[in-house]
Amino acid sequence: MRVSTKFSDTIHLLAFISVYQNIHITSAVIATSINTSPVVVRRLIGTLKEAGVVTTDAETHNPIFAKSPDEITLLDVYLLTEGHTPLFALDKETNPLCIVGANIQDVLTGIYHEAETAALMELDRHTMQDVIDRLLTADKVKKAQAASA
Amino acid sequence: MRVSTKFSDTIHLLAFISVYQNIHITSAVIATSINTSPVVVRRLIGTLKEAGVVTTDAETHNPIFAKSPDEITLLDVYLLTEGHTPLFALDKETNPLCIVGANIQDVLTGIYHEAETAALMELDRHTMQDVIDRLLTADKVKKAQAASA
DNA sequence: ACCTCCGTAACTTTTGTGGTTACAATAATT
DNA sequence: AATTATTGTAACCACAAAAGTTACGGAGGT
Repeated sequence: MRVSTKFSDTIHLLAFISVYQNIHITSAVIATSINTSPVVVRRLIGTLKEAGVVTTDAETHNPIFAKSPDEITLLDVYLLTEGHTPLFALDKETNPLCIVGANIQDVLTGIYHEAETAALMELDRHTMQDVIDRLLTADKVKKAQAASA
Repeated sequence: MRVSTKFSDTIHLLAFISVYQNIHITSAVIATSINTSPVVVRRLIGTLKEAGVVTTDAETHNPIFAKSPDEITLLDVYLLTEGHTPLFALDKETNPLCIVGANIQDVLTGIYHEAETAALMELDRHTMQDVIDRLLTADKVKKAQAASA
């Protein structure tokens, strides 16, 4: 399937509004960075505002964090954007008249839940602040390398 | 777009050929249990044979395990069926002229890899034998409940 | 008043799925 | 040997989820 990039794009968006706080941010500017359309960006921001993660700055009218980037984990973002889609998909139409078909869904539900939880716990270990710090460090490294080349 | 059920269906198929070893198994019979078409089942079996997980029994001509269900983990099955699709999708078209766009892919690649690995390690903890055991237990429980009702 | 931008809705495009049809090759059954 | 059943593939179709596009009323700043 076309894999959803909403999760990645939303993290990108949040990092962007943090890094570029000092400029005038419009949905079009963010869209250029993500390489998508302004409408898509507005939709993502809509979700974030609805969830109380982002608000509008009274002075600049830029979108800004409504709570500290330290307090927003990637799990929070994931649940907002793709939380409705399970990481591992069950086949829900199995034949109930067969030992396997009748019970496989319950068995897999349990195992999938363990695996999914393990992944989501990892996401919860990283905050938006971590992501922003890593971005800025990666940028410094890249610029230093370019200068010494 | 449709969510892939290849992973779940392949586990189902493997459990089926183990549980119903004593009957004549055709792709049509398996398809009835999974509630799909025989061609889809043949495709799944094709992948399993190619990977050396399944072979054809010389006498019954049923598909059978080529190695012990103890030695096949759900991770093995996952990698065969959906291993090419990352659990968390990057957006690969971000703008390289922006601090965020230029570095977000590297940052997220690292974090996603940690999360994905955590999930896959869980899958690796479960073998096909585990799944079969759980199915048979679930079936016994269900039948006992039905009898006492 | 004008311009910019947002929020939303409706529609289109794209593309990974599974399902379907078809058929030659192989094997089992008579 | 002839017949029937089944497999392994290929080609094609239908579906649905996601993103992109178009459009436009409304809010706010100049």
